[in-house]
Amino acid sequence: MVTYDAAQLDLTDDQVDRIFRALADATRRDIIGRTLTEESSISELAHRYEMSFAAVRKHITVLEEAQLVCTHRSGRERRIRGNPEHLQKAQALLTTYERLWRERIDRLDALLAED
Amino acid sequence: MVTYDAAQLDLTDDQVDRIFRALADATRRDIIGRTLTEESSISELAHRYEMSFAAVRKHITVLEEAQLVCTHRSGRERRIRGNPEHLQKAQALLTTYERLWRERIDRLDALLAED
DNA sequence: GTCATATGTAACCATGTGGTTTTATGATCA
DNA sequence: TGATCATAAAACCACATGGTTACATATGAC
Repeated sequence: MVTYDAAQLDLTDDQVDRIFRALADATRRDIIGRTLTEESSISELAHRYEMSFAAVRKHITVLEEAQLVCTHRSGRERRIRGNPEHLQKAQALLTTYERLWRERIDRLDALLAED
Repeated sequence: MVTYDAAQLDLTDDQVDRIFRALADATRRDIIGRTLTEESSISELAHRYEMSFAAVRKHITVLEEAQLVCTHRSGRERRIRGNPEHLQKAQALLTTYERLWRERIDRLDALLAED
């Protein structure tokens, strides 16, 4: 595929899939928001949500694979931190659509101007 | 949930889930791109992809439910058209994260300035 | 060393997803 | 009217997802 999307951003379709997939869950979006403003451990995060540690761990794995968060172990903890770069790539993708849309408007305007 | 997200955009978590979920598939992103620049029928779209009409129809249903495209019947066809408004909402959500991130930077800067 | 805490990981389960094929319905055109 | 084309909708399938519980392993505190 790679027609309207990732071309400009050196992201494969697969990577783009993973990014949007990861964003498609409220808990994961919340984790992104929190770790973007403040680094956090898994269990700190797990306390905030009504689900098991294991469930939160899985969400973090999904976010890691989408590169929307970075993690590193520090002692017995794993610290999680939001990764703004990859978020900006997602944003840039949506901007691509906006550009397409504007081009369409411009073409319609041009057509109208001809008459 | 609705903490870091939808609050500003009168979208429920569920709606946001649907939007990002719908964006998490290359075929669907391609359909958005095409129908944003040019209205199209389902079978016109189906010719472009190596999958059945039924599969494409399902993708369009997903996009409709996320309100990323609008559809209307015209004779025996169903015309599909990209919906830029909802795409912009998705974009606005990502902008929210950027704002959070910038606030964090500002806070860190402030801390450094204190010392 | 012992114990508590944080994490990792596996097995399991219900449900959702992305595809298929098949069959039915509806609209257009000759 | 009949043939054809666009769509709709259902049944089915393999696999992914989002959760669980249970158990193993690491690390820090004492």
